[in-house]
Amino acid sequence: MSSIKEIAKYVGISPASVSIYLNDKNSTRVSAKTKLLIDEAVLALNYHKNVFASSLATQESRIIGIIIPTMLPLFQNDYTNTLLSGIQTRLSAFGYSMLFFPSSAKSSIEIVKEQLEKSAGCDGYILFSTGFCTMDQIRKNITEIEKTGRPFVTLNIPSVPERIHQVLIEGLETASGIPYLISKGHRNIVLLLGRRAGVHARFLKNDFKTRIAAAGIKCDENSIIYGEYDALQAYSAVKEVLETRPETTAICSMSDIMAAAAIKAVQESGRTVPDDISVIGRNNSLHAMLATPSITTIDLNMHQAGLSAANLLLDAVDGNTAPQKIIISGTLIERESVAVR
Amino acid sequence: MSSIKEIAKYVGISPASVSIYLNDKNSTRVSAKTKLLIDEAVLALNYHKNVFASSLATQESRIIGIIIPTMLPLFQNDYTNTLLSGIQTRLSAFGYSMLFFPSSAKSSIEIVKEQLEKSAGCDGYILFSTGFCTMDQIRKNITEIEKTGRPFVTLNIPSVPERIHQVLIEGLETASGIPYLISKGHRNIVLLLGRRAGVHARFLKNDFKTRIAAAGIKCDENSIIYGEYDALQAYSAVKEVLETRPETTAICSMSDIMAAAAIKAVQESGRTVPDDISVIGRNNSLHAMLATPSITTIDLNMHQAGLSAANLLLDAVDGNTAPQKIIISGTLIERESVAVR
DNA sequence: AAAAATATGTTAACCGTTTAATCTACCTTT
DNA sequence: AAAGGTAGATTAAACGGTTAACATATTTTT
Repeated sequence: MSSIKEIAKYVGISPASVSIYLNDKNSTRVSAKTKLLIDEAVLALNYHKNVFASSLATQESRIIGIIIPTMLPLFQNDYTNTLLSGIQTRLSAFGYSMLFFPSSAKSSIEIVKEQLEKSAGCDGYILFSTGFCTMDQIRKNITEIEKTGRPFVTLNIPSVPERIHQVLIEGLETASGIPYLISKGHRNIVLLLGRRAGVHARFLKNDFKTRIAAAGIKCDENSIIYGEYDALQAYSAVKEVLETRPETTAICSMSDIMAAAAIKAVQESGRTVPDDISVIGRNNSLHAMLATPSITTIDLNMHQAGLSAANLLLDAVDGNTAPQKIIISGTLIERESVAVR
Repeated sequence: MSSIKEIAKYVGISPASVSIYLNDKNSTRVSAKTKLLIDEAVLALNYHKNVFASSLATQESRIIGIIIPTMLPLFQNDYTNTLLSGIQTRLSAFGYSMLFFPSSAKSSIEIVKEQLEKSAGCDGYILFSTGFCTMDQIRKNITEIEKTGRPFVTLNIPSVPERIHQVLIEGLETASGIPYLISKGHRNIVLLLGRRAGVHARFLKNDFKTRIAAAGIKCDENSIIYGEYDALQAYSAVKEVLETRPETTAICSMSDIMAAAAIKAVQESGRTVPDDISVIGRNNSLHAMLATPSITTIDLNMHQAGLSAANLLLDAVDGNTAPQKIIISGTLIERESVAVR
């Protein structure tokens, strides 16, 4: 826990010289002899630079704040983890750290406010969307984050003003297996959504209805069920719908985990996937690959989205203020869980 | 981006008063009227506290540095994510942020060094073990982190000096399904390990050999295979071993993902799980629950380990210097992937 | 009415690092 | 030998927030 001053005293020079050398080993403003002495002192005194003091002085921290408005524990969600992984890969490559803030608040707006309160000093932010945010809350969150005056990027948040740097999964609101299932001849599809309140739920529901109607299929409200992006809850929901709607031929799930749970439920009801019931997932996570049968799914390319978000933010931090919107497309991965009707 | 000084000027008082009020809303050193004025100014000027300046002044940051010596992208590994989730839950509850550092280095020691260089100022650290660290490297990493003079906790690192705060999974080095498989009558077991070089690999191998020998079974080197904790690589390794050792009756995998991949491989070779070949996993991740058949596994209680690590560290940050060693036990979860022989 | 207590503020130093502005000694050039 | 460069250092003022010590006005106590 030594400081630059102690190094300076140890060597017998001014703190300025130490700082100059440590920040630029090739500086011509420090003699070769002094450089050696500083190196020695650094080792002898266990010197580690205090990032915070440094950030304060330079007005840049090389730290990016990650804002995830959820009350759930972090690092438990496949989507989010994949995004984070992409973000971290890129940020790390450019020498940036990632900071995750605590929060005890109970609503998405409160969480964002609380987190931002502790965050001034970060070079930029990445704002996630979660199934807990309504469109209205998201707007407020964005206002809040804009007030910091720091650059930021929104991730997968639909209908955000064009002036804001953003990364979107192409039609995330509507990227589902519905068109694919219809094209395979399915007429009796159940839509397995995540959270009722999520920003995307409404879009997905409307899209579902529109497409179903366009295909000349009647749609009843019972064909939309919710699994909270959770295996157990999805399992129960599917078990139930299999009883109430035995005519169902396909389940379109909004996550692979829920799709895997759906397959379990179908199999336990004595039916087979895909012969009796087809199942399609989303995200192309490991679950889709490893399930039996393996799951046909839509790869949302979340890792790429994370990379792009980090790129965008780094650009913005470098002063590039022109708003950019990056759109990542999904890719259909055909496997074994969907049969033709 | 306003500062406390601007708030002070706006209200017409000294910065000290602003700071005092903002840090203690109930302070008696600021009048009710002034409090209101400050609140107003904070809103009007979009004030957000600069954590770094604050950390510098108070000599505590409420930030915990997370050190993960790996070259792989973060947030892609089931074990690590579960641990992180536990850590985050507890840290967040106590108002602590988590900081992840970048690194471009190519060895575990270099990574740790690089990360610590940017980290002075954190209140404490949690040091992970990864399959990339040899025991020797870990020792050096610990020396390095001890030099910071800050409290830290090691997670799942075997054979660490007693003086160091640590959380261990009980016999992580040996917590495998081997005893269970033997007790179920299996005599021809294949051990599916992760990384060759990992700290735990040697322990697991020795433990395997000892137990096999104790059970009076002959052991050949070919019965140990490696899957790099990766689905695809585990799949190939299992495919191969099924051909070279057709007498195999059970596969003991060190992760659920590799177990799920093993099941795929077994099924595709025309055999069934568990009737022809039993498979046991480790970690009790979602994969184990959702696989068909569902996978018997050992729950390592990683989430609890994360919680405990955070607790331990927070204690240490509070000045509790008595070294503690917390040991978390694994729990066997019996499901459908193991049959009696 | 004087003394003591309380309420409300302010001052100024400090946290560790950076950096523009200077300074000094020595070396080149002409 | 004067003028100009350069190498190698230093000084001192930030950065934004905190806090011990001090100050003043107002109220309460005796």
